[in-house]
Amino acid sequence: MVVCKTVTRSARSQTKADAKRAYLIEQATRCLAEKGYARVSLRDIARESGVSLGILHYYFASKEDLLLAVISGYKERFLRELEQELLSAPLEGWMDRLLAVLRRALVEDQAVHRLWYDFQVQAMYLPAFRDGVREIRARLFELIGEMLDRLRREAGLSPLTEADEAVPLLYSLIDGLFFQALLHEADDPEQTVNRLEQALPRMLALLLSPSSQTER
Amino acid sequence: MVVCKTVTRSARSQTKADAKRAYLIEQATRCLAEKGYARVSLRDIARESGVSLGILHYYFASKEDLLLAVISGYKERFLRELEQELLSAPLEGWMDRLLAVLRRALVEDQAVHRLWYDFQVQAMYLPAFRDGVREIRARLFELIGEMLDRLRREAGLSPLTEADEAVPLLYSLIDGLFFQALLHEADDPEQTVNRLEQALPRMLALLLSPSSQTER
DNA sequence: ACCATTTTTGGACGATTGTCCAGTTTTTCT
DNA sequence: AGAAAAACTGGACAATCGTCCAAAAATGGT
Repeated sequence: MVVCKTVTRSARSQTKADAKRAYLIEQATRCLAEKGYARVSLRDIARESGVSLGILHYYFASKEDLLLAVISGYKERFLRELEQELLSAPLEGWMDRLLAVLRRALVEDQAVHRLWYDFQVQAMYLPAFRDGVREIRARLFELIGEMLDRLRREAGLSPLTEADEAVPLLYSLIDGLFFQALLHEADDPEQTVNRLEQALPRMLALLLSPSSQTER
Repeated sequence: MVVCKTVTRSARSQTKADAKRAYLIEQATRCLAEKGYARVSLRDIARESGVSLGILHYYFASKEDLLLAVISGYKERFLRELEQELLSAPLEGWMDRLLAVLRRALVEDQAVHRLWYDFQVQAMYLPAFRDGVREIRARLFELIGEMLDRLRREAGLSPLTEADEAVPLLYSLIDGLFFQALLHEADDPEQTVNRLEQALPRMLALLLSPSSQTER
């Protein structure tokens, strides 16, 4: 009985604590997206969250801990949306859906994706950030790879791709255009979407062509 | 006479001061490349340069001033090398020379180029950094554009390109692969070079093909 | 040798940072 | 209601930051 009681209690408080944790992560993400990694402080986050400074250390062991949680939060949100829109959906009109997701990312979640590149750069310096960033990038790679497989299967081409470089190339192209849009064309995301709309089909035709396989 | 004397004196001291300025910029670049923008302090730079803290404020109005000078220094070095190797050289074997430059950048100047992406991200937050970063990127765009023109001219195709999207696409592809190499494959630059060696000719054939022009 | 200028020093300054904790309040269960 | 656990507060702390300055040292022209 004692066990059961303490379990239920700790379980309830756990869910409440998790909710608050999630709230703090959300607010921390807002602050980070606005000011950037180098210029955000725990006091900023606490003030913006309407809690005292000590709370942050009550829910997170350290500043680094909180930032790692922010990275994971970004991963969950963006990757889930992409996977649902591309993998768990019919192939019909996949390109339009992809462009819609990217457009929305550039318009509404611009600050968050700016933060994503900030995290990637920080991961080049801080080993603590490396794993989190690598995991997200790995899942983005997987997503592109599976999408390419679906397209190959539909086209009746080779069913499986082994060790060819289509995925990193596609990723670099999309990521590079995305980065550029955040840098120069923050107010004009349509230009980037147009570019992608124009370049992706050509790039795919190139990468799906059989010459890409016979090369090796 | 008086004018002449003061001129020569100020001119001499100017050159000496410029030399020391350049030295401090060089040392600051080393520190920044090692620790990153968010974690470097003026005391770090002063210690590493073997001078006292006040010196930095004697040669640079503020920390921001020094960092802007570091950005300009990067620009001068890397862009000059690229322009000399690509524009002021015969077309013969241009691809091999480009790959050699990129390989060396990934092997020897890895830390400096990591800093370059750090600066670009900071420019997303700090307006003061934006112009410096934009200027470098603009010159890189110009370089790619002029190189494309040379290739087009050699191929006997349309002599002039107007408002097509070849440049940003090429830039994004190269830049994205470069970024990825700095993130994941810091010890294996050959993989990135191989990818570029494989992708660039295809991409160029795609962008130089006449269908790219008839589109519009 | 002397003086004016430039260069350099070492430290003080106020502000800000992440971390931590002794208490207080609130919640939760018997 | 009362006790135990969780949640929260406000501030202290040592460290570090960019900035600034008075004074010493070095420099160079006359």
